[in-house]
Amino acid sequence: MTNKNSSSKTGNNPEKTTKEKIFDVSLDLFSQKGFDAVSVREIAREVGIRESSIYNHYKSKEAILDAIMEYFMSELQSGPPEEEMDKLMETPELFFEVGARDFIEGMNTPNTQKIWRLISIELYHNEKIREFFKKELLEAPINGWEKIFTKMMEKKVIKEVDPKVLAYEYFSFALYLYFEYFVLNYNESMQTFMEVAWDRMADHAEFILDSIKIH
Amino acid sequence: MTNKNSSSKTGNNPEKTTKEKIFDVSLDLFSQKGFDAVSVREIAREVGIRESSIYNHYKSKEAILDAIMEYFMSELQSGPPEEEMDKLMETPELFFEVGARDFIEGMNTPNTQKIWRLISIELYHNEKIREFFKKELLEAPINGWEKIFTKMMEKKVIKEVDPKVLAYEYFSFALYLYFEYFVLNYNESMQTFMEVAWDRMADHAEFILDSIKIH
DNA sequence: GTCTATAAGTGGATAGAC
DNA sequence: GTCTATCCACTTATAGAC
Repeated sequence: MTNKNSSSKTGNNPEKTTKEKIFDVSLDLFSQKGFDAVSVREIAREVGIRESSIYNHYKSKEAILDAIMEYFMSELQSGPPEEEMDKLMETPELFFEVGARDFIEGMNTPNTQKIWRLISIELYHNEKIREFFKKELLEAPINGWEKIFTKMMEKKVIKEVDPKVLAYEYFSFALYLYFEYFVLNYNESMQTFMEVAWDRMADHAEFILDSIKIH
Repeated sequence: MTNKNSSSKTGNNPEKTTKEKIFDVSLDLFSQKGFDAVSVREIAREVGIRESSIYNHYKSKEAILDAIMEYFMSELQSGPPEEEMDKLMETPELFFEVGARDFIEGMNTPNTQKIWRLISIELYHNEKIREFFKKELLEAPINGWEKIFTKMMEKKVIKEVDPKVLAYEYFSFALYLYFEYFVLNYNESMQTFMEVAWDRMADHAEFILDSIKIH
């Protein structure tokens, strides 16, 4: 399954095809104003062609959104491999750092940043996107962290608390940062999500760690 | 400043004026689908009048939204008075309980629930609503909690940590719950926000408390 | 692969009769 | 205060010439 939009990932390809241009321009506009608020006219104008030409590359406006979401899902990285995880768990400090880095870097390429913003807008009207968000970006990480904390307790590197509660304590803050950046402050600052989130996540991890580490 | 929509607060007034009907129907539809996705035609149909009659009561569609937001702001409760706060601070457990109750109950009347949902949708397109949210519903509570935690530290009822970090640790979870309920799960469960949030906030408060109380 | 022209529908809003 | 009738801008999408 080769993705014809893969070159748009870099964003600095000087010879983009029209289809790639449509993809990039649409992502740009959708992530700013939401899917409904962008017209095919507007996309065409920005690309430099007529509306009707759009339909030579995508069969409908919705198909552009589908292509964007497909691209996003194919880019979603999974975390580090099992064996490495087991070693990391011995020292929770390191583990938090790796976890935070994974979380933040997954949101840090220009295109994925835009798609994160787009997702947060479409959560309200688009059931497919909402279900995807809930399953892949909320439940999966929460369950993952619950398992991690359970193992840490078995290894006696952290105190015994409810691992589910602990998973929410840790991960809900990340969701809050996501919300604050992509919804409330999007485009207001030139800083990337990475620069903003790193220090805050570090403070948060330190707080959690102080409360669960075995002294 | 008498609010002509105040009777709509109860929702069980059998003799609603047309203006009140328009207000209630609009709030219903806006909170489900967002402002842009609802047409004046649709509001009129639901109310049982023609489109043009709407303009006899509100000068534009936007004016209905303004009326809703005005109503919401007038309903926003401030917390308990200063003197009571000072006493409560002596026992952090109680304080968290009161804080959580205030937060949850402020979101628990039928109309305010709908407006909370509406706000979360309009955050993306409506700058006025976004600024209101950031200032009144994010920064103000965070600053409030920072002051509270600072005082608690002065009274030596909790450990010394960065009060700003602690304020975010406590309050960001509430924001996360808000997001989960009003954005991700709205209308999927018959439970009210109160029923859902109460236990989760209790677990959260207990976790925070365990980590900052002086043993 | 892009264009012009156009279909067929929906949007917010107004004029004026009753 | 509600109605009918209408305006006009804008929407997605298609047909067919080049």
